[in-house]
Amino acid sequence: MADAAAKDVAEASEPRVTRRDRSDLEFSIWVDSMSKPERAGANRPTCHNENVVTGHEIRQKFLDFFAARGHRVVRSSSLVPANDPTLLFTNAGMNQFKDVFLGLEKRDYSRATTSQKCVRAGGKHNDLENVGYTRRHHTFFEMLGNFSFGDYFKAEAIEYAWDLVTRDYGMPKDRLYVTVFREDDEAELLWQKVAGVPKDRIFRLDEKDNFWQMGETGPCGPCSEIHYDLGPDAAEPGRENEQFPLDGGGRFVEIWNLVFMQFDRDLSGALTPLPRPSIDTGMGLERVAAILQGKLSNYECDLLSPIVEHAAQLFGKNPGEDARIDTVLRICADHARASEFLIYDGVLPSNEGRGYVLRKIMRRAMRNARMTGIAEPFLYKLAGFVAELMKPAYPELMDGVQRVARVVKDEEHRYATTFQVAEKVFHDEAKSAAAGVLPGAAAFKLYDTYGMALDEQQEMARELGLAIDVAAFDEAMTRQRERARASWKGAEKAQIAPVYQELAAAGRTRFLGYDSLESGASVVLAVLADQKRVEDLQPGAHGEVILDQTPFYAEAGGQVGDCGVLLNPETGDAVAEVETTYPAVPGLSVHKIKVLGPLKAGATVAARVDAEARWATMRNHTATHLAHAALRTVLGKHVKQAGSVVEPSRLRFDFSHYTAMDPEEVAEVERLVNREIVRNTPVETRLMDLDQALETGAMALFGEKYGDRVRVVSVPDFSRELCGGTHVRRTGDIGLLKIVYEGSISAGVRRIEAVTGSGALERFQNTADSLQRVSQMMRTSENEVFDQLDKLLVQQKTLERQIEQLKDKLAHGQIGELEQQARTVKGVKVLSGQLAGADRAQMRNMADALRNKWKSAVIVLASAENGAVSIVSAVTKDLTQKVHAGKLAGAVAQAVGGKGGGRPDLAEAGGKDPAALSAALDKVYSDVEAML
RNA sequence: GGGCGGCUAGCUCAGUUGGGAGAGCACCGCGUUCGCAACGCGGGGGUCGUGGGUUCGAAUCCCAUGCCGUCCA
Repeated sequence: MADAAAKDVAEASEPRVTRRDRSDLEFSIWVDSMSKPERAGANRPTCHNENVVTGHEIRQKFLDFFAARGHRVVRSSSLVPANDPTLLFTNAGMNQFKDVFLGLEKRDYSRATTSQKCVRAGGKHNDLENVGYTRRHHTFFEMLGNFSFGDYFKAEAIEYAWDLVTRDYGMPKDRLYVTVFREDDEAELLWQKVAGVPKDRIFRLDEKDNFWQMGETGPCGPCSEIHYDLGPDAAEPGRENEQFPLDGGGRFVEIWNLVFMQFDRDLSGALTPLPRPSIDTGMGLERVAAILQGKLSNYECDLLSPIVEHAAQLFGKNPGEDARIDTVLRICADHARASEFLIYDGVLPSNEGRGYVLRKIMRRAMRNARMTGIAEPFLYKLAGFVAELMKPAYPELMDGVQRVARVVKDEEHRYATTFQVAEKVFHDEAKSAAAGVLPGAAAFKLYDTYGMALDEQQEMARELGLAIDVAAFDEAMTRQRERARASWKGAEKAQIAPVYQELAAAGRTRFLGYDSLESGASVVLAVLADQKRVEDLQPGAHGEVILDQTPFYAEAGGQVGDCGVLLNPETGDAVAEVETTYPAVPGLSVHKIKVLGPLKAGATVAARVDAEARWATMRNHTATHLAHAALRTVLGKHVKQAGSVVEPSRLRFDFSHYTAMDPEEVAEVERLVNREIVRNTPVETRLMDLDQALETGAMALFGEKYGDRVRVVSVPDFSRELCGGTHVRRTGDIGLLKIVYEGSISAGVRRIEAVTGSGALERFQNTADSLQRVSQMMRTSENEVFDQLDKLLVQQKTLERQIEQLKDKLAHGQIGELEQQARTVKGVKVLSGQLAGADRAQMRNMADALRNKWKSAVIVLASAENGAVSIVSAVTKDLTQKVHAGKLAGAVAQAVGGKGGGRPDLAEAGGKDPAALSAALDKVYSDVEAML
C-alpha cells in the first residue's frame, strides 16, 4: 500500500547518501555546510512574516484553516496502524482513512483535517540510513493534511492550498512552483484560474512524480505539488543556477502534495472514473516550519533544534564546530523523537517486526553517540525532553514519560551489556586476524550474533590498524537474506475477496449479541462457497453465510468468534452448525458453517449462539479487564496491554513489564481480581464519543482501531476500557479467577494465562487431587507433606554422603593389600588389581594417589558391582610413550564384554561380565610387558 | 517465520580429540590486629536450563524444548 499524498513530501528531491559514500566520514561540502553558523543568517530567503512563527503555531494554523472550511479536525491516529498488516508504521496522513477511501467504511463527515504522526523506517519507505546526513530525512515527522471523501475536488483543494500557503503562511508567490500530471489539463487550468499561478510556473511531470495509486488496483489519480525555492544559497555548489523542475542540488523543496483520487483501476489496468472523486493531501510540518523560520535544514526549525541543542549539552559538545559531531546530534535528535512517540504508542524494542525497527532506530543513536565518546545512557533523557517539547500538541505524552524513559533506559543498558560481550569477541577475532584483515566471516558473526554494527567494527578496526573484508561480509549478509526469504512461506497477504467488499458496501451486519444470544428471524443475505456466492448449499457442505442481523460475535479485539446453530424458525430444526464467526471486512460478520439442512439465500433463519461457550468467553473477557487493571495496580502504570486472546477455555494476556512477576505479585493480582468478583459490581457499557471517552480516562489499546463512537466497558472504581467485546453483567458472574501461567514473550513483554468459572474449579480439583495422591504416597497428611518431603531430601543427601564415605573407607582399607600385589615388569612397577565396592571416582582417586606415591608406575584398577564392571587405568607421564592407558583399559574391557578408552595417562572403561574380570586383570601384566 | 550465540556455585565467568566440575568475588569458621581495612588458612554451597538419545562413560556429541541475547524477513 503506497501512501497517498505523502508520496514523497518527506524525501522528494533529497539526495540519498549511501553507506559507502560516507564510510570515511567524508561528507560532501554541501551536506557538511548545512549547519555552519556563518551561513545561518546569510542572505536567506525568508517569508515576509513580521514574527517568526513556531512549529506549534504552524500546525494549529493549518488545522484551524481547514476547520473554518467545514473540515472535522481528527486526532492523529497511532503510529501503529490499526488492522493493516501490510503497513509497519503509520507513514502518511491518509492511513487512518484508507477504508473510507475504499468505500468500506463510512464516517459522519466528508471533510477532515489532521496532523498525523508518521514514521518512515523499516518498511517500504526506509529513511533510517539517511537521517542525520541530509537536511530533510527523518524517521519521525508530522504530516499535515486535508481530506475530502467524495465531497469537494480539485478546484477547492487547489484554492485552499494556495490560500493557506500564500496568505495565511505568507510565502512569497515568486518562490513557489507548481507541478501537475502530464495529462491533467484540468489541474493546470485550475491553478491558473483559481490560484492565479502564471502558466510558466506550472510544470507537467510524468507518472513517476505526479501520479498516485494505492495498490495494483483500486483508487488512483493524478497529483499536483507545490514546491518552494530556497534560493541559490541552498544549492549544492555549482548547481546554484539550475532551474525548476531540476532540483538545483537541494534548492527546491516540495512542500505539499495534493492527490486527486479520480479513477478506479481494475485488474486489466483500465481506469474508470470514480463517481465521487476524493482528495488526499500531505504537507511535511518540519519542512514548512524550516521555511517559515528562514532555515535551510529541518533540523534548524524549532521542532528539532532544541533537541539538537539539548543533546549537545548532554554530550558536552558545541554544535557547529565539528561536522561529525553535528551529524551525530541530528541523528540523536531525530531518533529521540521517533523513540518517544513509538514507545508512547505501545511499540517496545524487540527482535522482530516493528519492535525491531524501533530497536534499530534507538541503537543507531546509541552507536553514533558511543563513537563520539558517549558511553553513558542519554537517550532516555532526550526522549523526556521531546515529550516536554511536544507537549503543546501532544499533551498525552506527559502521561507516559516515566514508562517511556524506563523502556529507553532499559534498552540502553541492554545495548551496553551486549556491546561488552561483542567487544570481547571483537578483540579475540582481531588478535587472530591475519595480514591486517579481519575476515568477512568474523565481521558477519560479530554483527549477526553479537549485534555489532559494521561501521562500529570499522571504527574499532581503524584504531588497531586493521581492515575489514567488507566484500565477504556483504556476501554472508546476502546469504542470510536469501535464507530468510526462502523460509518465508505465508508472505501472500490475505487479499480481501471482492465478494466481501461488495457485501460490505451493501451495508453492515447488525450485531444483536450484546443483549441477546438468539435472533428470532435473520435474513440470509448471501450464501458463499469458496468465497463465491451460491444459491444454496446442501447438507454436509461447508460454506459461509451472511445475515442481516446476528447475535454471533465476530472475532475481534482478541475475543474469538461465536459458534452455535442456525434454525428453521418454523420447525425449530437445525439448518446449519456455525463453527465460528469472523469479520471478513470491518462491519461484515461472516458465519463459517457446516450445513445440516437445505439452506438458501433469501431464507429466514433463527440464529442461536452456543450459550455455554459464550458465557465462558464473556467471563474470561471481563476477567481480562479486571486483570489488566489489577496488574497496573500491582506492577505499576507502565503495564499496558500488548495483546490478548479470550476463548471459552481460558484467557491470555500479554502486557509490557520488565521482569518476571514473583509469586507474591501473581497472588496479589489474583486477590485484587477476586475481591472485585466478590463485590459483584455491575459491569457498565456505554456508547460515547472517542474524545469524550478518552477524557474520562478510559484505556485505549495500541493497534486497535476505533470509530468516532466507541463502547466503554467499565467496572466502577476499578476498570474502564474501550472495548467492543461482550461482557458479563456483574463481576460475580466470573465466579473465580486463577492465574495458571506467567512467562515471557520477548524483552519487556510478559504473558499471563488464567482460567475462570468452571475452568478454575476444574483446575483446583486437579491440583487438590494431585496433592492428595502425593501425600498418600508419602504416607502422611496434606499438611505435613512438605515437611515430610523436606526431611526425605535431607535424609537422602545424608545417606548419599555416608555411602560415599563408607566406600572411601572400604577402598582405603584395601590399598595396603593392593600395594602388595604390585609387580615389577622390566623394571617398571605395575599394579593390576580388583577392589570391592569402589566406584569409578574412587578408583580414579586411588590410582592418582598411587601414581603420586610411586612416581613411575602402571596401574589398572577394577571393581564389579551389580553385574557391571568398572575399570580405571593410569600411567605416569614418563611411561605414556610406551604404555597407553586407554589401550590397557580397552583390553581389559574387551575381555569382560565391554568397551572403553581414554587419554594415554588416564582411561576408564566398563564391561558386563564380572566372571571374566580376574583373568583379564592377570593378563594386564603380560600386556604391559609386551608394550615395554 | 529462518539463522547464530549463551544458559556451569549467591554474582561474574573458565572448562577441546567425550574420561578428575573449577577460578575470582560473595558467604561461614579460624588465625593475624586494640579495632577496621587488608592478609593467611580452612569450610559450606552444583539436578552443569529442562527432557530424551548416542556411549562402557556426556558440562562436552545428537534431537526436542524453555529462557536470555542478536541478525535477517
